[in-house]
Amino acid sequence: MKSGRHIPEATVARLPVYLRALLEVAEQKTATISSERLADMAGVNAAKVRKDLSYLGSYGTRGVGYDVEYLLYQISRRLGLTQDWPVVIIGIGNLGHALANYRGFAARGFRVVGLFDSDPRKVGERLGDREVFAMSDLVEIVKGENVAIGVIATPAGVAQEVADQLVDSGVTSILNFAPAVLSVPPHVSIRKVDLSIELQILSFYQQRSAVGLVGGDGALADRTG
Amino acid sequence: MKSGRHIPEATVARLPVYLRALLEVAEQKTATISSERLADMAGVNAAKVRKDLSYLGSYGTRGVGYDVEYLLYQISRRLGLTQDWPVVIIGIGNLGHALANYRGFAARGFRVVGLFDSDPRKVGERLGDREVFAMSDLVEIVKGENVAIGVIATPAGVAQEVADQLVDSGVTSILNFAPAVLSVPPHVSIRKVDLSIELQILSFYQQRSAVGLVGGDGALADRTG
DNA sequence: GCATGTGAATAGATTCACAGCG
DNA sequence: CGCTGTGAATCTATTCACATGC
Repeated sequence: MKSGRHIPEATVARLPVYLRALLEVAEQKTATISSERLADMAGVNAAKVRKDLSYLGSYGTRGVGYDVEYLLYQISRRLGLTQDWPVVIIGIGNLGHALANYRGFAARGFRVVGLFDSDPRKVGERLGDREVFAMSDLVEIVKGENVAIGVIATPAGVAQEVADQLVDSGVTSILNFAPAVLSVPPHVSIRKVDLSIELQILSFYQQRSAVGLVGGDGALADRTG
Repeated sequence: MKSGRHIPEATVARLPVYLRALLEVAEQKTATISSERLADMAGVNAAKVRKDLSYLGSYGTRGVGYDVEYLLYQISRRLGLTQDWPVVIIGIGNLGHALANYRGFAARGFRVVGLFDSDPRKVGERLGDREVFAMSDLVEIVKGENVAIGVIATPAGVAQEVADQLVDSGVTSILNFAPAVLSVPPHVSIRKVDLSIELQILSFYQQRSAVGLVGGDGALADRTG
C-alpha cells in the first residue's frame, strides 16, 4: 500500500540479491516464500526484507508469504530488467577479458555489444564471437545500438578520459573498475568496483583482531613526533 | 584527540580511497594537503574527510592541513598495510585469471601465494611465474604461508563448499566474487563483490530516469491480478 | 587568518514490536 | 493462527557551523 516514489538506496542495492534468491527458489517450483526464508537466502533479516519489499508495493499475502513468480516479476520490473540493456566494455586487459566473458551479465539481460581498446595491437582481436574495436568506433556503436551503460576496465590513468568519451557518445550509466575517482555530469550515474579496496577493508578488520590477540601497539605509539 | 575504539564502517571503507589519493599527491612531492583538496580527489566532501580522519587521531595542523607522508603512514598502519598479506585465490577461470594478474593487489602489499582450482585440467597450468594447485594442497599452503585472506572466484554452485574449505584450513577473511550468499563462522570476515549486481543497480536508476521521460507505466499497472 | 576538529543537528537505515488481515 | 506491513524507536552516518589553536 505504498509503492510511491523514493526507494532507499540501500534497498535498491539489495533487490538484486532478492532476485537471485527468488530465481533459485523458482527453479524448485516453490510457489510462495516467506520473508524469513527469503531473508535467510539473501543473508539479511526478515524485517529488512519486509520493509524493502513494502517499498515496491504490498505484494505479499498475510499468513502466507509472497508469490514467487509475481515477486520475481515485480522486482525485475523495478530494476529495469524486463528489457535488455546493451553495454560496451572499454579496456580489454585481463579484467576486461573476464568481464566480456562473464556469463552473469547475459543472464540478467546485459548484452555486450562492443569491446573497445585504445591499444592498436588489441584492436581486431577476437574474443569468442566478438571483436575488439578501436575507440574511434565508440560513438557509432553507442548511438547505433542505443547503449546506455558503459563499463570501464582500463588502467586508472586513462579512466577519466574514457569516461568523458563515454559521456560524449551518449552513455548515461557507468560502471568503473579502474582505481580512480571519476567525475561525470549530473545526468550520468556512476558506480565503482575497486578490487583492491575490498581487500584493504578486509585487511583492516583482520589486523584489528590480530592486534587484539598480540596486544600490539594500539593507540599507544601515536604521534608524539 | 580521539583515536579511541570504533572507527565507523563507512569510514573504514573510505580510508583506502584517501590512501590512494595521498599516494598520488605524495608522488608530486606535495608536503601538505587540506581536507578540501583531499575531499576533491576522493570524491567526497571536506567535512566527511575531517570527521573520518579525526577517528584516527588529530593528525592535521589548524590553518595548514595534513602532512601527506605522516597521514599516509597513519592510514596504512590502521588499514594493516604496513605488513604484507599473503592471499590465496580459488577458482582460476576468467575472473580468477584476471585477479591473479591484477597489479593493484601487489601494490598494496597483497601477495598472491597460491592459485587453486578443482578442475584437474587446470591444475599444473602456469600463470606467469605461478602455478595452479589442486584443492588438496590448500591446507598446506595456507598453514605454511600463514595465509589469512582467501579470494573466491569460483562459480556460485561451489562457493559455499570452497568457503568451508578456506575456513577449515585457517583463513579468517574472505573476499567473495561468486554470486552466492555464503555463511561462515563469526570469527571470519567476509565481503562480497558481485559484478552483475552493480549493473543491476545502474539499470534501476537508468530505468527510473527513462520512465520519467517516456511517461511509462509507473505505478499504474501494479497488481490487480 | 585559516583550516582543523568536533559537538549538535539532520538525514538515512535498521530493527522492534505489534496491529491488521488473509 | 501466521505472516505481512508499517509506525515508532533506535542506531548509524552525514552535514552543519563554529570554537579552537597553530
